[in-house]
Amino acid sequence: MREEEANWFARWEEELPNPEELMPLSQTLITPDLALAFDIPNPSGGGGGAAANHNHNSPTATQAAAIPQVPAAAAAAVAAAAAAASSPPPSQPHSSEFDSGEMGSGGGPGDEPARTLKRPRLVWTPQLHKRFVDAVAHLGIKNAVPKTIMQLMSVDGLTRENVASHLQKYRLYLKRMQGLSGGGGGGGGGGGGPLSGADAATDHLFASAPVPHHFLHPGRPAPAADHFLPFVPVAALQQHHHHQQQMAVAAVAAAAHQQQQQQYHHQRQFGSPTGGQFEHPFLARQAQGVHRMAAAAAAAQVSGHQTGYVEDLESATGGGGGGGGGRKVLTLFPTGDD
DNA sequence: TAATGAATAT
DNA sequence: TATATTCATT
Repeated sequence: MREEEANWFARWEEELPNPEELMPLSQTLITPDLALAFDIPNPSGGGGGAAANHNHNSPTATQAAAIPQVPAAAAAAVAAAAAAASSPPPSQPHSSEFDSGEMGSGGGPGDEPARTLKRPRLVWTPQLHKRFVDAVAHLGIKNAVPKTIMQLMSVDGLTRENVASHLQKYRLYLKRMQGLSGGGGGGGGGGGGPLSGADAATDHLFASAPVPHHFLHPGRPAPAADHFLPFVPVAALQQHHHHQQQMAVAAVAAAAHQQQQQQYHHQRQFGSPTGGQFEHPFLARQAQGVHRMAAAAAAAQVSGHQTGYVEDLESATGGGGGGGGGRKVLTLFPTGDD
């Protein structure tokens, strides 16, 4: 049972579809609705192709605590520049251009700092974390490395570093859990001692996503995904409905944003705190990743038509703490409506 | 080289 | 505190 996972994983890579098929992912990420929700005046343009996460700024630290004001155009420009400078995959149909409407001249700081602009901090909403956990669960702790996780999540705009950072924290969380339940630690390691303080906040976030039991019980074969979702990265799905699912992080964040507002008046996921203009939450990026995806899995998914990640994302809100829930307030994309 | 994981910075 | 960024290994 569980061991099959190994095989599955082995085949996984080979079964992956051509990058071309996944390409559509890097198109526009924000739907009109979302744009409206965020007060984004000019959602068009966004896309951009693979944006490199390379942010090479001067070594001299240009990081002034925070640069809240980031014109969307600037962000797009950054993406373009980065992509061009780095290595633009020619195979991809860059349909969307980076040239958004307003560019530097407008009055704002927009000018050229575009190159040095930094994307807003990613906010790990329960929805995002859920995807993260799912990805890790399906990969297995052993194989769960930032790059792979990122690819599986298929969240546009998510960078490897975003995932790495979160993964680091998640691992600590798991370790803590183990320590708590396992009790003794045995020897070991010295590891981080059991922080009595724990973090309510942290626990909350992680609590929103069920931690696979095998995570805490190393040594036991993972249940694999045989009984759960065949794993259909959004990228794969997009082949069929290419449109509303692109939102990715932005969408998730947006949705979460609204919902959270009702429940926990959270801060905005992205956007300018100053209340000024909203910039693009993300630049497309995943283009370079995800080679071939599990076509078979996709097929299965389609047939099963109910296993998607997406669903999880949609319903994630529900229950609040424990889980459950079933109300889909978010709508990444209509499942079965089309 | 590029990616990872841990440490560190903001 | 949460996330980003840097750094040493691999």
